[in-house]
Amino acid sequence: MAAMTASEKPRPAGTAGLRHSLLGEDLSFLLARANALSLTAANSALAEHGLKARSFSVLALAVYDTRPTQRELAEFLRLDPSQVVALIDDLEKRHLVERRTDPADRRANVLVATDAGRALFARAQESARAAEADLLAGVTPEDRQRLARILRLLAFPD
Amino acid sequence: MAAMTASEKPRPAGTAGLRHSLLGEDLSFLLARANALSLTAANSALAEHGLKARSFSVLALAVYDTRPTQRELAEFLRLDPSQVVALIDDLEKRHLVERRTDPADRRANVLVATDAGRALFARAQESARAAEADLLAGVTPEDRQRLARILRLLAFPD
DNA sequence: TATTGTTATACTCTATAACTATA
DNA sequence: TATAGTTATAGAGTATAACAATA
Repeated sequence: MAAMTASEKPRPAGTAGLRHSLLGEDLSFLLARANALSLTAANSALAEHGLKARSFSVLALAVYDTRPTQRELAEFLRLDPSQVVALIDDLEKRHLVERRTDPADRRANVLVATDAGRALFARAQESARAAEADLLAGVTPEDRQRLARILRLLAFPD
Repeated sequence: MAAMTASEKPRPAGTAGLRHSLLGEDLSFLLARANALSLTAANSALAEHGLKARSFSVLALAVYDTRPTQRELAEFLRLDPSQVVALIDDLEKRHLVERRTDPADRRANVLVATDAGRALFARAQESARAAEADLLAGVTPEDRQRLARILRLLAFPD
């Protein structure tokens, strides 16, 4: 450890100082960092079920009764349609979901969950909920509701 | 368009139905979708300055006076130290930042912005602000403050 | 002609391990 | 012995264009 001379201004140690920098006030950055932490926690919680946030989301939409087409999944999850193919391929190989051709438009595949898919989803959802609860430990119930409401405005701006 | 028989339940068209599914209520998903939109908007706004959200963040922290080490940058931005190397390499080649070896610890590099870096940052920040304002168009000033406060709890949970 | 799903491909991003110089 | 930065590399994620089947 070198001695500090008068000409060397002391540097604030650690990342605590950065938190009060320009970026620490920036909404986009806070959003990105909060999301990164949330995603990491979710992926690690879902790993024991052989899922990630992506495949969990697809499974969730299959379990729900709207029977989305792959195109709708892609738009909703903000993925390219070609990525949805790979995600569904994996889930279908594991017999968690099935592709059914939409009788109203035979070009389109409608996604439905199998019983095994519903069962796995129920278990995975518990893990995801626990991880989310952990992430939200420092946030009051009122603030959680506020956060959800405001994020919905950002996520669906129409 | 095939005629619909009685046995075929009508499928809600479009993604509007998905919004009220299990996922549409999920905070992690809303966070991910809001962040995806924010990131896309930021990257496209910063492109004219030759920056992306990542390099803009690094530049912002260099401009700010805390003179962070690369290690601190990596931790704060949740990047691997090896990724920070590449980001700084690019900015340094463009003479926007400089690496200075920390006199207190000659292993560490401290990042400082050049005058050109500060000038570019000021311009880029304007573009970023405009993009963020656009994203937040539907959110009241009170809700923006609430959002920032709550996101800070999630982003820095200590 | 336009759209859905698919395939192929390239590009970026991310994660890991090893190396060097300093501590 | 441990840490900061660097390099190399492989894996995951992303974006784009072209194709077959259907509208």
